Amino acid sequence: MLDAAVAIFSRRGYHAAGMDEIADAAGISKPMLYAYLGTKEELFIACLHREATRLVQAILDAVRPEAPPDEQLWRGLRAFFRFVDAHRDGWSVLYRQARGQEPFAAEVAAMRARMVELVSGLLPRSTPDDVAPIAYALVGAVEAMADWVVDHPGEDPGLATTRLRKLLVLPRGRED
Amino acid sequence: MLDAAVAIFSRRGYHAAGMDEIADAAGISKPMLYAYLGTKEELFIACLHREATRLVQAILDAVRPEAPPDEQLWRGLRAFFRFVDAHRDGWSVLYRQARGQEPFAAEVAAMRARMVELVSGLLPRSTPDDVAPIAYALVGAVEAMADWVVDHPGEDPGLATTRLRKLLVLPRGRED
Amino acid sequence: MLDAAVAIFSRRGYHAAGMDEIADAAGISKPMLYAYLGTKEELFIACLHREATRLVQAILDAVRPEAPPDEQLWRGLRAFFRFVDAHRDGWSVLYRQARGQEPFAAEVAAMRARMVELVSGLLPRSTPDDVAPIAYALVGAVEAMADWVVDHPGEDPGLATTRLRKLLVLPRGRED
Amino acid sequence: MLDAAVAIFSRRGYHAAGMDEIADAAGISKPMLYAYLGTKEELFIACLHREATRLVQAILDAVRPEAPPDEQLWRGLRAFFRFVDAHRDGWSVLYRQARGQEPFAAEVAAMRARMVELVSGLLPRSTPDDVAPIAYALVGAVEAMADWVVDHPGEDPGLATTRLRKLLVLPRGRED
DNA sequence: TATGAATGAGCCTTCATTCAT
DNA sequence: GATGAATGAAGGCTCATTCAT
Repeated sequence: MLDAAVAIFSRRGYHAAGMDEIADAAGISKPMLYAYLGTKEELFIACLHREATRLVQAILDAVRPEAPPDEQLWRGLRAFFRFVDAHRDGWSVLYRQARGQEPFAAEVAAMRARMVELVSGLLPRSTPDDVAPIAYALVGAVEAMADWVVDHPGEDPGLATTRLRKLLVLPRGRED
Repeated sequence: MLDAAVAIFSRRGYHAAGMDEIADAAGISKPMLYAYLGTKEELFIACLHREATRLVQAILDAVRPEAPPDEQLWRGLRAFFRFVDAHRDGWSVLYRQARGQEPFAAEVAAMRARMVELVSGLLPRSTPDDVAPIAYALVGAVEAMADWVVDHPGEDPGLATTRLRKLLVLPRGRED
Repeated sequence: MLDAAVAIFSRRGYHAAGMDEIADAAGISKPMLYAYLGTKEELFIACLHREATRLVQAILDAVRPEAPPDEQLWRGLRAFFRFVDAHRDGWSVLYRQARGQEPFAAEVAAMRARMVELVSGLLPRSTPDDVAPIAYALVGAVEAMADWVVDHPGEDPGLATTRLRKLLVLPRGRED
Repeated sequence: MLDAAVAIFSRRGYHAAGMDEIADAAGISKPMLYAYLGTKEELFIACLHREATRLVQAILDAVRPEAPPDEQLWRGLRAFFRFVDAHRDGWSVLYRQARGQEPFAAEVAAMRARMVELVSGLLPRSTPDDVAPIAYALVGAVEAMADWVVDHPGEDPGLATTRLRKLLVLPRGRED
């Protein structure tokens, strides 16, 4: 049921999507949509929330806390790209949407904060005061790569990790 | 006239912004708005277009084609962040908005393509077939850093470049 | 079961009251409500009917047909005000509601007709052709006084009768 | 434009009346209705307000402050019934409607308060502490008579005054 | 030419009402 | 026999868009 909503939202955008459309796609009637998931805004947030949770969970499942930090990082990224590759609609598009729309920025920011925090812990500690913005930029690179994955279906999502590895200094240049 | 539109769009978001509002802010009447800039969608695209053009131009002006590639890159980035810092409304917010909204993705993609192309020419040529996605990810990191700049006014935008330098392998790892 | 309906209707008004709400308050499920009392409109009419019947009955019980007409009248009024005082929800509010709403005006009119008829028989017979409208106005005064009683709980409802006696010529001016 | 609204509201009741219907009847389009008169609730209140103001004005115009109190009263009543007779839709029905509907009770109460006050000043001062409820009941009788007038078109509205005179002790039984 | 005034079209939301269990 | 779950239908409201002045 959320699946249908995610599909429609991702295909048409938040505002262009109509509740009629979503209800139809979900195979239920509009009043049910409202009964189960509340207002359109709440529905969108629910979508966002589910996708974000799943994504974060997929990453957490992949990261081995006992491994060395950089391996954790690459494992996490691999999981990330794999997930995005498997949830085109779900993640990337919702994410792209929610980023700008005011009522949803908060939700996205929260999720990104979780990821930045996760990443921050894995970055070399050479420059403590810079960690936040640097991690932020790293997440940006990762997201862009995710967009690339989404826009190039059929390609092995594992490549994304390899390519990032080429771009980023972290794995080789550890200085901590 | 576009200035007013940009200001309103960035403050309220594409859908929340009303043509009344924009016409008022521009000091003209709605029919004129339509006469000069067409539909709301076209108006937004016009805004996007102008901001994108200005940004790219600012970068091109800063890059010295005769300088070594990596210096070109860092000069371009400095210009980029300086521009974004000076055009908060114009760039970041419009950009954040347009990214997801279907009718505008094309325009954003076009601009990003220009930047990717620009960057691609400056990246080390070690892996020709990977250049596009890697440049794409780099642009993503840059955009994220731009967001960070926009969200932290008062900070020196020059820091953004320094920080990116710390993140990216490019300056040191040149292998071409 | 009607009690719940009356309570809800009086508290929230006919349209604001939902069948869900009423069913909940009655401790049964909506389909039962429909099975027993039919449509919402019919339900409201049923409420109206019961309250009207009870009120008229209370009056009839109080009036002693063998007493002189004006004593009958005052006894009836006393009973009326006492009843209204004891059935705030039931009478006044339903009545106030039903008066304007088109589908219910008939029911209210019917009840009022019964009261007018009752009163007509007790009025001095000086002007036979005028009896109906005069009785009608008298009933109006009585109803207004009833509203006053309802809006001033805690006051002795007996006062209402005294006050009406001051307003109306009837007890003194009998000419039949 | 308010005329159309009054007509529709009186014919169909507040809730049954649709804005489409009213706009059609007014010969304009719905957005204009909203532009000029705001929300449906506000529209209804505007109707109420206008009718109430007109009615009170008609009464004030008829009352001669220099005349003796009881003559003032009868003059006011005559004007009242004449007005109601000429504004069937406008007054009686709106009044009947607004009385019960919660958001409008205030408006009606305000108008009635004005009338009660007006009447109170004209009642014999024999029982000062009772004046309010008694005046209230008197207004009720007057309103009922107004209903009768509305429900019997073609009859001379002057009769209403005569009949009230028969009912009420005031004109003859003055004791102040 | 520039605008005040007007509208068609559509969206979100809510209930009274009824099946299938 | 009783209900949880489902819906058709409609209503208020807004906004991009355009005539008539």
